[in-house]
Amino acid sequence: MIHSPRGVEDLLPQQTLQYQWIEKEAAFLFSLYGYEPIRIPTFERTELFLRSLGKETDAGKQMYTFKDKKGRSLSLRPEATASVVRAYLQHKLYGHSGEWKVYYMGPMFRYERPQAARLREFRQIGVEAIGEISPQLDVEVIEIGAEFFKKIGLANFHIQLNSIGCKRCRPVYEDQLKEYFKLNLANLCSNCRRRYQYNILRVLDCKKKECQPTIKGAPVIGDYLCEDCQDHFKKVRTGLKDAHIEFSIDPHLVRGLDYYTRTIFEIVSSLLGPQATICAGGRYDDLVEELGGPSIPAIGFAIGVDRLLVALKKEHKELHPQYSSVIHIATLDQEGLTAGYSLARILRGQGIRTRVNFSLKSLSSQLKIADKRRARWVIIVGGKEVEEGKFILRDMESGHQEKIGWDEVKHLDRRLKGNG
RNA sequence: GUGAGCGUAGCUCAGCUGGUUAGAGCACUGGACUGUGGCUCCAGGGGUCGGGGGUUCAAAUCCCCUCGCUCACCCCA
Repeated sequence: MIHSPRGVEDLLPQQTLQYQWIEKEAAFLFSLYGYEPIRIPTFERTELFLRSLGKETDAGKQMYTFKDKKGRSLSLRPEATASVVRAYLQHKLYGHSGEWKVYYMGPMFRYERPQAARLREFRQIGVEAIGEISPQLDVEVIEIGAEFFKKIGLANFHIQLNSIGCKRCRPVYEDQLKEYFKLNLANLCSNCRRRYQYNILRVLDCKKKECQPTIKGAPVIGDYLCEDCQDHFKKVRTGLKDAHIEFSIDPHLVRGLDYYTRTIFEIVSSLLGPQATICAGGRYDDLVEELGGPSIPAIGFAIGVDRLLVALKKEHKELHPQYSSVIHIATLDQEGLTAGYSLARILRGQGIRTRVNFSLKSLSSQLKIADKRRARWVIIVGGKEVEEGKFILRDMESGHQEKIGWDEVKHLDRRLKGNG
């Protein structure tokens, strides 16, 4: 037997219905804020991701990269932001006035060792807003995230916020950090000593106990933000307060990718353990320019749908109601099957979910099947009923049954309304 | 990339100090009920014990390799 590749899974009908439900809610909510749907390619030139993610990270190593027949290097998308920006530039959308707001949903790919709530193919839903610097937009984006989780019914989530400055003030802070940690290098774990070399900010994010005292004493980014960044951050905070959105400032919240600036935020579920982040986002005011476009600010976030569903299950949330056919047609012989199928057509024409039993098994077992599939009604059709032109309609809840003719079948939707 | 635990029926698992035909519960199929579900009872089907190699008179059980799953580290978009 051929098994699916590692870290890649099938979403069986019950699960797929859950994803569809989440996607539908997201699309509706995002549209209320003026975001429009976009679909971007599943793979891109590898260079696009390498340039956007930053060379210092080992993100490149965690991509599914392959050569096409002409020898070009392509990669399955590990995230969507780079593609959205690329599309924005490719279609020269900056020529239009006003910001460009889009949302996307779909699978992403990362070559990592799978573990709890982390797969090689996983699904994200995200928004990107390109072309506006106003802090009020930051508020809007964060608000959308919070509203979404609320709407989905997630009880246990928390917003963490920070500003990591811009290309003018962040280097100053990083220098200060380097100087500080240089003196305390011996007190850091081996990992942090490594991180010290290639991504100093991530040291702040370390969870090891041994590092905590040193991290606590480290300079805080807030003290080094330039005037513009400080002002921006302040407006975001007051905007969130005005909107009654709860959040906490985490001065140690950082990003592994190079392209983030100023506002960054995460939404975490405390029930998830090591993979607690269900939404991550922030500003990326320099990325458009870095990818070869004009200097245009932007912001966005991505939600990890698989993780969200895990969190919902941990909260014992009742997920999307299970689909089942409303009417099950039990057919007792060949005449019954032929007639039963015609009945099904009429019912489906009325928008009633109908399933016909093809197997001609005993009525007893067909009822059993109908019961298992949670059909509310069963129509029983055999040669006798065909001859008579009347069929048995059985209510599976009460056990009550009656005979109905073709005319009644044609209007069955009215009878079942609010009853099935 | 590193480390740990686990692979026995469709599912959850027992059996594992080597010893006849490898078990249970649930699920499935059929019957009691010859054309009426859920409950009950009865019967039945279903397993290369993940795969390969080794030790042995004898391996699900012990050893090695391999594949897979799970979790943690790493990384985190």
